[in-house]
Amino acid sequence: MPSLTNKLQQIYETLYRAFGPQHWWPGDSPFEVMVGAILTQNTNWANVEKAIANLKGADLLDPARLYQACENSPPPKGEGQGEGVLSLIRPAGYFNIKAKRLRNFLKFFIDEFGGDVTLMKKAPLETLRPMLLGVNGIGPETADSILLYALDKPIFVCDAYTYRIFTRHGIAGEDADYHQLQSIFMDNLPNDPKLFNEYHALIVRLGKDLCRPKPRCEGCPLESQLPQSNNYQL
DNA sequence: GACCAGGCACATC
DNA sequence: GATGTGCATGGT
Repeated sequence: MPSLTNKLQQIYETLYRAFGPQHWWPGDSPFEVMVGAILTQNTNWANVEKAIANLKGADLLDPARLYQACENSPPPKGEGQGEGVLSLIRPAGYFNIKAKRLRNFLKFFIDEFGGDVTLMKKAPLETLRPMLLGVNGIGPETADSILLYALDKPIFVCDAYTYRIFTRHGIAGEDADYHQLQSIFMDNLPNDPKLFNEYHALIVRLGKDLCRPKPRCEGCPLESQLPQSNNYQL
């Protein structure tokens, strides 16, 4: 019986062989990653890309300018072609709540670190994570996405795909919460941000392509690694 | 038209 | 403490 470490590594290798490097996070700068992490909450990434493109087009992908824009939001409702943040991030859905969350994060980022990624990066993970979780609108997944993908900190990001795939493989219990799920990876894998980065990206790739909630999963590269008891209704 | 997508906060029981 | 609900667009 392979150890949990071996099992996790086997799954990683299988996914890496099947899909190759994912080159995550798909963003041009750490700040863009941070913004994307908030905008992608419960939202398809393709829609987030449109919102980010809008922000870029308005030259707002900058902490101070974006914060100002959030403060000056909202534009009048209705037909107005407002360039307010609300209109710009509209394609990402939940635009009212996300504008508030962006604003909360940006206030924190500017107050604590002057909007300086390099400065934020210098703070230890153990300090940063609780700080981020203290921002209204930043939960565990968003915090960890920022820590790993924008700041290169060694923390494993879990999401709905991670839960779905690893419970169905019998590796996580159905009742596992975020922290328990995360511990499976962090306690059994080398503490390497590069590995955590690629592993999570591969999980999302598998989830998007093959591990939908309802349709039967066809051609999943992990098929041979599923437990016998699993009926494979991924 | 229904379902889903890289969550989170808040109200209610 | 657990569960339910609102937030909202766009692709399949």
